[in-house]
Amino acid sequence: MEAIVNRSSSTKDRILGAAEVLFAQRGFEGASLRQLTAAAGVNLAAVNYHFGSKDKLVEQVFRRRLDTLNAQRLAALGNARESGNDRLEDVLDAFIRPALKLSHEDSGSLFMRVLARAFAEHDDSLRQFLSENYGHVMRQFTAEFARLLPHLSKEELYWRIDLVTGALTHAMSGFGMIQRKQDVSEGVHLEQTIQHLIRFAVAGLTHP
Amino acid sequence: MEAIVNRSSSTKDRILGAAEVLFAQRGFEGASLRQLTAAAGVNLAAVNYHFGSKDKLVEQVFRRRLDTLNAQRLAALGNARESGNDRLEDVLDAFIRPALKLSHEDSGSLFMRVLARAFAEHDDSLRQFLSENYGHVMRQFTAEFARLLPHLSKEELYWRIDLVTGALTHAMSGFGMIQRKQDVSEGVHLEQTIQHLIRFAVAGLTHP
DNA sequence: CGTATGCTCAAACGATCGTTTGAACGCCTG
DNA sequence: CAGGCGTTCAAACGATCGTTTGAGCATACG
Repeated sequence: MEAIVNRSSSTKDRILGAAEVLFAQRGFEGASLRQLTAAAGVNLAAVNYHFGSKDKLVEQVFRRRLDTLNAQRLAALGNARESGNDRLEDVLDAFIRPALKLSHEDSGSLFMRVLARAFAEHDDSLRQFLSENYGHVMRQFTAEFARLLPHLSKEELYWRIDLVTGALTHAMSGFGMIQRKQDVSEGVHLEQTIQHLIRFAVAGLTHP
Repeated sequence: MEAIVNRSSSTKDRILGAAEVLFAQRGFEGASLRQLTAAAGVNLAAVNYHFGSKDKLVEQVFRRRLDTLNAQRLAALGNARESGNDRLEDVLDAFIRPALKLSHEDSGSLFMRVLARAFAEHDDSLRQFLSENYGHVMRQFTAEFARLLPHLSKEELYWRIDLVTGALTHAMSGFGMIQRKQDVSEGVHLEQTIQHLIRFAVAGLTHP
């Protein structure tokens, strides 16, 4: 396998980059450390030296992206509340925009695939890791939705959030037929996509 | 590993049943033939004898459920068109009801997890198999949606179908927090869930 | 200069993977 | 009863997995 990452970056970063690509393509079990280290252009033993084990590497792949992603989400939610722009659209924007911006970066879309895989694989230790480290973000947004949709029962609200989450996960990981249009700039396309998802989510959350 | 299936059924059926369970729990690569045959209470070599290979077994696991599921979907769609009940709600009912009925059967919900995994794993041969064998169903429903939502551009329509599909896949595979209520009968719960999903899908597809 | 320290390397470890093999089994048919 | 056939069985195959090892290398510090 050919090296696919920048030779000038550090060994740790090259491993993380190659891991993100291969985990997205072949899954956590499907991507072997031999494929991974070959793609990163490092020695096989480097993963266990720098990360301890393959499982720890998986966690670091998530941490590298999710730490900043969820910090941005909470910051955007805080800004919305402070400035009084805390309609449903604004809360959804705070949730969706950071994720979509990431997925439009160089290899960010691959990470979204990795994240979708983590949903599909009901691996308990991985779910526990995600819940422990980032569960408070989802809880905070859920509380905000409950405040903005007071007429919905708790059960009804969970239903709708669950469906919206599924739609966003599915869309952002690029499963479907949606392709980026050729004749618009990156910034315009990103903004159009965000408005698309927000309008869809609003419709799903607010319908009678 | 303990046997988890009815000892009285045939070897082939016992393998298919155990495969569905283990593929849902551990994924296609994560479930080994040794775990699988042990759970089915059959010899290790039985899989290769009856199915040829592990990949062929995966295909048969899909076939056993999807053949009848998609036949029911097309039949329901045909009935709706004949009887004139072909509003958006009716088309969605034809699509959703057979899947939800399956997911409420004994081990049908496990199959829905398997199906969601197939979405997440971007395995080309598996996607090709599903597209070749069941792509015409999705195409027929898409055409029906296009007829009922003529004001939407093709791009817009695909967007919305994609989001709705993601929501349904996510919900039916039981990823989220949704649990069945204890105090209602099975039939009532099924009907409530169907109406839930249909209303959500209608809102997402028709919003301005 | 001598020697720690951090890192990389080839090689090997035991375990587990999907698959194949050839003998043994149960059962029906002639 | 004899023989063919479909099926099951324990055992082994080579390949690949994650991980460990110990030597070798470079750089920094006394």
